[in-house]
Amino acid sequence: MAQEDIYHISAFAFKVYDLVIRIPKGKVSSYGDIARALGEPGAARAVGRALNKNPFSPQVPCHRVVKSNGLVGGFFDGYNKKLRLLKQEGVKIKQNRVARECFYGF
DNA sequence: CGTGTGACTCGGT
DNA sequence: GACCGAGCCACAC
Repeated sequence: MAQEDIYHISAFAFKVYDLVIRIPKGKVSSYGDIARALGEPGAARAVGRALNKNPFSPQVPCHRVVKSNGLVGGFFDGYNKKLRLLKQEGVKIKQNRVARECFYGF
């Protein structure tokens, strides 16, 4: 895709964004799940790194991506607010943790 | 071009 | 359940 070149991101990372924005409202996903959905079960780290770069900052709802165990990663401070937002969207939060039933299966 | 690090994950202890 | 080590991909040095 041409957009990758524009933003200097790998096709891999681009797929990550594409997948993340596809996560339905009220659902979340984990780095590993996204990596698996991309056909690279071991690329969870790359997925996280890609989101960290995140040239689409507000466009890509990175707050919908959490750890596999449901725990939220140690992101920047503002993430706590996003948890609140997720809860508002219908995602069940258990003390900084996302309910397993709210995970979106690709 | 080799090494180390990271918003990760898994399996074994 | 917690800790530890190995494996995975992308990137900075």
